[in-house]
Amino acid sequence: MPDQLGDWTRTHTCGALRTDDVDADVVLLGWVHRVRDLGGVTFIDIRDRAGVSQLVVRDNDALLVAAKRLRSEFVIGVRGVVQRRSDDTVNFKLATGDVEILVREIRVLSEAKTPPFQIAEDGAVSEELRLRYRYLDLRRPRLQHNLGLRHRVTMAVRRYFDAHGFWEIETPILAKSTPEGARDFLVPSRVHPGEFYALPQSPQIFKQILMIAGTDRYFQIVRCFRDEDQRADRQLEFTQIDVEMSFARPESVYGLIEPLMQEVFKEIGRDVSVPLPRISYADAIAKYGSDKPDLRCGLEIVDLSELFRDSEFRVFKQIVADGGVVRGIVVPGGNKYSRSQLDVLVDQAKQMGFSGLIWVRPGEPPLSSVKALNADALGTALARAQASAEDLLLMAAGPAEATSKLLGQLRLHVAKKENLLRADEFAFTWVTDFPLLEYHEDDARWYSTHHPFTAPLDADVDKLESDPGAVRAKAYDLVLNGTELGGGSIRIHDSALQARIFRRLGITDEEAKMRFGFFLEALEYGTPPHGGIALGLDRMIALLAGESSIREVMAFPKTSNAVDLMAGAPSPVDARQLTELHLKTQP
RNA sequence: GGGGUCGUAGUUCAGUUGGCUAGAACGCCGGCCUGUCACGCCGGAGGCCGCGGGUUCGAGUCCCGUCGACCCCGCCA
Repeated sequence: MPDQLGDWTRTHTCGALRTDDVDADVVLLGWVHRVRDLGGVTFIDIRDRAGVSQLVVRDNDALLVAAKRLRSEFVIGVRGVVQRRSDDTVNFKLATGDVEILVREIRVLSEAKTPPFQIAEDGAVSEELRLRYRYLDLRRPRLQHNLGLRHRVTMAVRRYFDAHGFWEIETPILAKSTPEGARDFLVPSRVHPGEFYALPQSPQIFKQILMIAGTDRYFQIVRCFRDEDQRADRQLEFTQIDVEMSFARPESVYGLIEPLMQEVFKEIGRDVSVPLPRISYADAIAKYGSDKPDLRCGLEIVDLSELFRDSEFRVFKQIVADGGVVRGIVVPGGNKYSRSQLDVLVDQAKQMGFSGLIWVRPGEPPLSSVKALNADALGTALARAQASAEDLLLMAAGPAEATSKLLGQLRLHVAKKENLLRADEFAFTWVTDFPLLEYHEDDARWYSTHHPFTAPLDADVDKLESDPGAVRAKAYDLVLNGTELGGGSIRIHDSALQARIFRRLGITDEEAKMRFGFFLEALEYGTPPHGGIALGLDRMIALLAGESSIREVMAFPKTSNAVDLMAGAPSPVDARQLTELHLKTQP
């Protein structure tokens, strides 16, 4: 039978006491962190969210007996007197280490089973077990820190938008399914047999309607749902900082978000210098082989096609003649790689999808397999790539975008291997001018790169019908260390242009009316030009916390198999519930 | 849907070419100890080697299947 709290009120948290509090009568409430029983004296570390304090039990047989009962993770209350520690017993590792509490009374408020893993240490524990006992894992320093950081960042974001005239407005969780984009989570309607709500993939249409509604500046820290396979940086449900503003140009959004990043990074004591760099999508692909380039390392991709247009090396020559490219990256100091290391690298490249990877070490005769690459050609290539004698040149050939993307993967592989990506460095960039549309071979139609409400660049509108692939969008991503932190665009505010885009996407007028009719109608009632952005809060916190998975910054994440190991979701439901919802499951 | 890594005391791991009566550390339980703070010392308990088949005189170890966690590709307007 546990003791009751009675009339005790917590006077201090377990992280609060300092030398100023010496001689104070205090009541601390918290978890037993560790017990050190020395026989005639027992030390108990008591822990709460705020920290750890040392309790001393001595010169009191009844209390020493009571202390013997204590086990890790019991919840206790103690009343006692704060005393200064002698100089030789101060603990510099604790914020409260100058003092300790001489215990007068202990109350065991709650006993605890021996936990399946140690709470007092951040030691390695399988993630499966951590997720099953999430409430225990959340007690540990790592997640306590991450949740605290997340709270502080969230508050900083709210302060920032409030100060800039943005209203936080909630949008429906029970929304309408829009077949474009990610798979929807559906919620059956009890009242309307056979009909479904969808959980929002993002509040995109709602926030645009808020602009039409004259709200002018909106933000929301909002849960979004996408029924797709999980990754380290993707969960079924995740949180966006969703932003929309009227009368916005891309510059307005950059000018709003850059100082926000400064505010946010202040929370971990880091300066962000603005304006942030910008790179066009086309340049990002060409130079880094990615639309989310990691700019913490150079390793730029260089184009060597022209060198091989007339070379004697038939393979490259042919590829260039057919409109392909020869491109490469220089690995600084890579000349030190042994032959077997290079073989491994070539192997790994092939696993990435390279049909071939040619390496050139300065000062070395051409490989037998590429004998046709004479020393002259190699020298020119090395010079063009600005490779020094210590470096290594890696070359591949093929279609432009595919070759760059492969080299982009290889670039990251090499950068990790060479330790060029410092975890404490933060390299932001805007990626701009995304293509508005992309062609999908499998069903032979155009899809929106971003979403169908994205405005094309004014200069490219005329190409919508004649050369859709060349139309660039007023769309931008914010990229940090190779992670897409967020993306946004200026939206179409003209219903005629919006209809034209739908037509381009192969969506008939009837379909458009069925799916987005309310929105198209809204556009016709006086729509301000508007645009915005959505930032992935989980990814941002993970980067701030130095975590490689967003699960480490979410209180209750799901496994990569979409299961909540603690709560046991998803789970079967009563037949009655199904009947009520007019649902039948397949056997 | 595909590829990969992993699965052995409560936990983290070790366990040669198949020979195991399955080990270590931490944790847990008991004892001793009046200044510890990852307390120390002594003693003890604790294992369906994920699960199911197979090969073998013999399987933690080899093979097949299956389940689970994680990473990647596809997917994520």
